[in-house]
Amino acid sequence: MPDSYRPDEVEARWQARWAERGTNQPDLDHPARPFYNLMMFPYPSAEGLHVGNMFAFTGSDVYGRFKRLQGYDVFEPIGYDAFGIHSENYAIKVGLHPADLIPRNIANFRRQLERIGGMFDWRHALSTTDPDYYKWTQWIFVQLLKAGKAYKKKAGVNWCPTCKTVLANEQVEGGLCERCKTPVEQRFLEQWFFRITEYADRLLRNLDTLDWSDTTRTAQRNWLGRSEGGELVFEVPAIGESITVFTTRPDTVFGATFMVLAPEHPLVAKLTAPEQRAEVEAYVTAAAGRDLVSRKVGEREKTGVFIGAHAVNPATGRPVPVWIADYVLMEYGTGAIMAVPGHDERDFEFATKFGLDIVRVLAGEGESAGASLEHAVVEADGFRMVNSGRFDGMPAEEAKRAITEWLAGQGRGRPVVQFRLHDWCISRQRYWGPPIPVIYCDACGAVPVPEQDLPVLLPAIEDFRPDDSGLSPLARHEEWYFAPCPTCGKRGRRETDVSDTFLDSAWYYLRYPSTEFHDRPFDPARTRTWCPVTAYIGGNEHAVLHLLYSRFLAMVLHDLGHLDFEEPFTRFRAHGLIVKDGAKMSKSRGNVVIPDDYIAQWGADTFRMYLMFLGPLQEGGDFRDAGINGPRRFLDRVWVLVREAEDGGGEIRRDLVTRWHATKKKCAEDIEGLHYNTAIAAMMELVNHMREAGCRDRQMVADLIVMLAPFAPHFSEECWERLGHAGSVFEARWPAWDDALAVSDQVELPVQVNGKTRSRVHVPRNATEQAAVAAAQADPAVRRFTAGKEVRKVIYVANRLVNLVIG
RNA sequence: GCUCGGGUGGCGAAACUGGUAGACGCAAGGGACUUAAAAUCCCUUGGGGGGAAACCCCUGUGAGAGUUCGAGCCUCUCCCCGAGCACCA
Repeated sequence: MPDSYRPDEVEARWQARWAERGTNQPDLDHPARPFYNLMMFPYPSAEGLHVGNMFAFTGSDVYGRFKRLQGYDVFEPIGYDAFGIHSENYAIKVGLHPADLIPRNIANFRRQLERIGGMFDWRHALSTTDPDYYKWTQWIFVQLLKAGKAYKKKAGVNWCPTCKTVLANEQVEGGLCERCKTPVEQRFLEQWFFRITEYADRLLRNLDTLDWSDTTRTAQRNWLGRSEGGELVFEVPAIGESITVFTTRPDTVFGATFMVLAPEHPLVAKLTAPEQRAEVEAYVTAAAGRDLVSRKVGEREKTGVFIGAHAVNPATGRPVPVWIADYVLMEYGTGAIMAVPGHDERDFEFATKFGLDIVRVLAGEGESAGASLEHAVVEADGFRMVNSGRFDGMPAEEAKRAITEWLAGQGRGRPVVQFRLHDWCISRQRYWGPPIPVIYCDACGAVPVPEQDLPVLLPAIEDFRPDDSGLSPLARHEEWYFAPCPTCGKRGRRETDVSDTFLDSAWYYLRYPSTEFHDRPFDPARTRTWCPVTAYIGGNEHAVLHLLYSRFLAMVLHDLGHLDFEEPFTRFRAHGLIVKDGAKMSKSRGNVVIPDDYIAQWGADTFRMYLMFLGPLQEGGDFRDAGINGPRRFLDRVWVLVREAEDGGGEIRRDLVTRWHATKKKCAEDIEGLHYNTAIAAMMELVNHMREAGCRDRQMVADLIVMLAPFAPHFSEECWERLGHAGSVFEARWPAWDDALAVSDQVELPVQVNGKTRSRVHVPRNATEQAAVAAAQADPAVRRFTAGKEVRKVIYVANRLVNLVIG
């Protein structure tokens, strides 16, 4: 009977055994060494998991299995991020109800996730659409509302006319809806916000303490956008008002020759002179009609209108004209700027177009105060003050503080730190999400739904399509819409908006360990045992929003006494993106590769190894199936090796012992650093050498199987059993290595002459310089180059090289 | 424009703190086995040149300069690709 490796049989057998034996179910209450291995949960699309998802999940799963082999109790849960516009739009497109569609997709996802052999604890699977889950999403909203961290305000918001909903600023990409690419418009709606800006400083500071990829931390830092500067006050004596501006360049205040307000600035109406009113109002109306976004993108031609008022520059005492222009944004700083055309590109452009004064107040080395400006000079470093009264000659960097202090002394300024971050708008005028648990009462105002009445169930309605009203479809259902006020019992109206999907995913890691508790969102003991998450792996596309919102929520829950930590993810690594033909996989591009056929043909283990062997996990790459037979051939060879090891034997040469120990060490280090491709390569090398040496040592083969187990779990289980072990290979421990045996006692030393390698000599490890150089100089190939020449210098790096410098 | 990555054989990629560039794998070519093919096994494979051969020489990590005994790696200038941000004062 031919004994060949049949992945379909092996994989089916072990998946059944894992389920039967509860192999992947750690003791959640009394783990000896808990390790929470988290991967970002997927949105269950209709197409199923594509190879990009498989790459990410396998990458995380390999790490979890490795930690388990190191003796940790690894909890590796999975779930579905199934609420949201994604699902709803798709349901509308195919004419189905999301409540019907989503369970189907989830079933398909689960089938795929089981097939790939993830070490998931299925007892704790969750979906954000489950009332037992979103009950607690609503509970979190209530906690924030009670704590004053949630508030409602009417705000100019981004409105997507196709999705018919509000988008967070973060969900607008280059003026287009990130989902459907429609140009975004501006609308004024009442929206719920979370006060994430109150935490900006803490979100920034804590970044330094986290074991995260630098790229991710940098992205968050940039998103938070901290800048130091000052608020300066410009009086408008004619009407007894003042305009406060934020600037990062107080050093240039002497060059502020005009001011610009955002068209929405509250002082515009009051400051506008009668003769300018018609023109100003026309401009304001036009700006309001244009969305927030086309103001930020597209043509950058500056527009603006003089409003007929003058303010006083607090530094020079001179009057400066006040303009409005849409390049000044109400949402950042104070919505007003002092314009310094000499030292700001935008102001320079504006001044040039409208013929406003341009004054130089900074001069570089050797530049005169009167030198004309061809363009704005925006640097400060290395520049000194000119045309700035008593500050002339002072370095600009120093003047930033000096001028702020000087103006502060007159009550006309103060140092200020600004963040780019805005409060988090969580309202969505859509159907497929958790209803925001608030009831409006004419007498009592906005009242949170009492906790014992949660969840506010999302009603099953057929007409869930959004319309242009700006109201959620739920508002059309009176039987749901009207509800008694929890405080006074009179008829009230429910909040009809649902919450942002990012709120669902901002706390899911807290729910996993506690899914069986129905009376609390997360059990305190379980949470203490398992949280914060030990290792988190996910996509860079969530490096900013999802991670930032999760961190914010953890901080709030910590401050409210619900958590004893404030950073949810101790270690985070971003995996790379798998692209196809250079483009991200997406249905619209038609380049989505579904892994099912590959798995059917090659087996899950081969496919896993292939994905992990493509390149470093953190880099991703272009998917092409060429080369998948490489890992398969490797597994076939190991299969044979295991069979032959039953007969045992073969001499273990000393060089093989070295390689054996070196491989155990290298694989452990590489896997820890997520360099899976080189870990696999090291195992391949070991196998090549064993075959070459005719070695079939049982212990060596057994060690190899354990090292292979994170990558090819079913295969390794089968081999482990064939080697005579009763239990799961995951009950084994990562094979120990001996550092002394992991290095050979002889080393090959390259010998260079004038930096060019001319020969190699073999010397004992850690040979003395004298011995190594003697060996090098005795080498005939070296002598050809050194003969008759004087060796002027000798470089010797132990176990590395000898370099002879000759004259 | 700004901020991060990245550019190494035909291809995916290795290369520790500056120390033998191309490990490992794919593909390709040659050979063994076979009636034949697949599979498997063995050999060759950055480019150029020399030698009967073991081997040897030159050259080579996007381009150019620099530091160094020595640079894929460090410094400067430039080009290209990818991602994110984008009138943020």
